[in-house]
Amino acid sequence: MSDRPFAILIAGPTASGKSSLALELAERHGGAVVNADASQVYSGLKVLTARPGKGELDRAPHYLYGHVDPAHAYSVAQWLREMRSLIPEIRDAGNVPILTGGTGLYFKALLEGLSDIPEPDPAIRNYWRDFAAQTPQKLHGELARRDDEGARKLRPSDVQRLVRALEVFDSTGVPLSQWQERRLEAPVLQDENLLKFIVEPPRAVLHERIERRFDEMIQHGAIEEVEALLKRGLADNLPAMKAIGVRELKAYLNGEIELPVAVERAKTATRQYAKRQSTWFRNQVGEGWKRHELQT
RNA sequence: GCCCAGGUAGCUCAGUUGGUAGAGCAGCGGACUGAAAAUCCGCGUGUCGGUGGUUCGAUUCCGCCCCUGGGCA
Repeated sequence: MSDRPFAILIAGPTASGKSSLALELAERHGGAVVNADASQVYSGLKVLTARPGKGELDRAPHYLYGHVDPAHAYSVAQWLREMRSLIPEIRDAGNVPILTGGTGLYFKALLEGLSDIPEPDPAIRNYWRDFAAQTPQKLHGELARRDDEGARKLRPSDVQRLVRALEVFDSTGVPLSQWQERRLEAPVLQDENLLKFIVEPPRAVLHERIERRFDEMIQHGAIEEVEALLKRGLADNLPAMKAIGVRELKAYLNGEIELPVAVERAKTATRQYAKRQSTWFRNQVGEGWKRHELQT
């Protein structure tokens, strides 16, 4: 047990089989599974985000799954803050943290740190979101007037990043591009003895698994899950409401499309998402990751 | 069996008055600092059903055949 790792990281596209590897390693090393997936934090999305079920929860301790209300917009900063205290906590209890998930940005922030940027003023944030909803084509000009250098790094069509840059500038008086040049926060994990795995089946296999898994989600209550979310009247632009499957099943429940169409669209969106994840893990994830071949 | 319509990219279809073809979707590649399951960018991947004929040249015109849908028997 002398080579027991400080922590284990498991990344990979959705439906790749990360969770089963995590459980296997948890049982072998005495580990606790920690969620590193942006959507799996939401309480209202158990089926649609393929959160671990009772069988899995019984095999090892799990953290940060379904602990956030869908009305709240979670963020990478919040996740990092939780990790900063949770990792020592798990280690103090004698367990190896096994961070498992598909959100590349979370792993990057964990290992490289995040700029220490103040939270934007909510009123300013709302102002720019409304502005973006009304006249998105004017965002780039507005940013260029305030932060020409920052504006040049963003495309006029990238509404989400333009809004972020504008709300930070108007809240702090400092361009986002300048905030990002200062990397004040230390990474949560840096030189520790880490085991880093990327799990990625061949694309065709992944597509089959995605197909099968979404059918199972429908059988296990995905539609009811979306119905429950809709009853709460949550805003469409909340992260939980933008999860794959929610949009599509909502359109079905509203009578806009037939169920088979909704299912097909959700599968397509999942495949496209998995491809984006693969691109990230191929090019952005940093050094020292091992490919882990799964036996199915 | 006869008549009509249609067979062009993985799918749905456009088009070429004869000079080997292009849209949408899918797919593939890429970017990524607090919404990241988000947001954004790039790329046609093709025996134009088959086979003969006419032609310098046929996916396009003509014959025959095959397949699909509809109609008549």
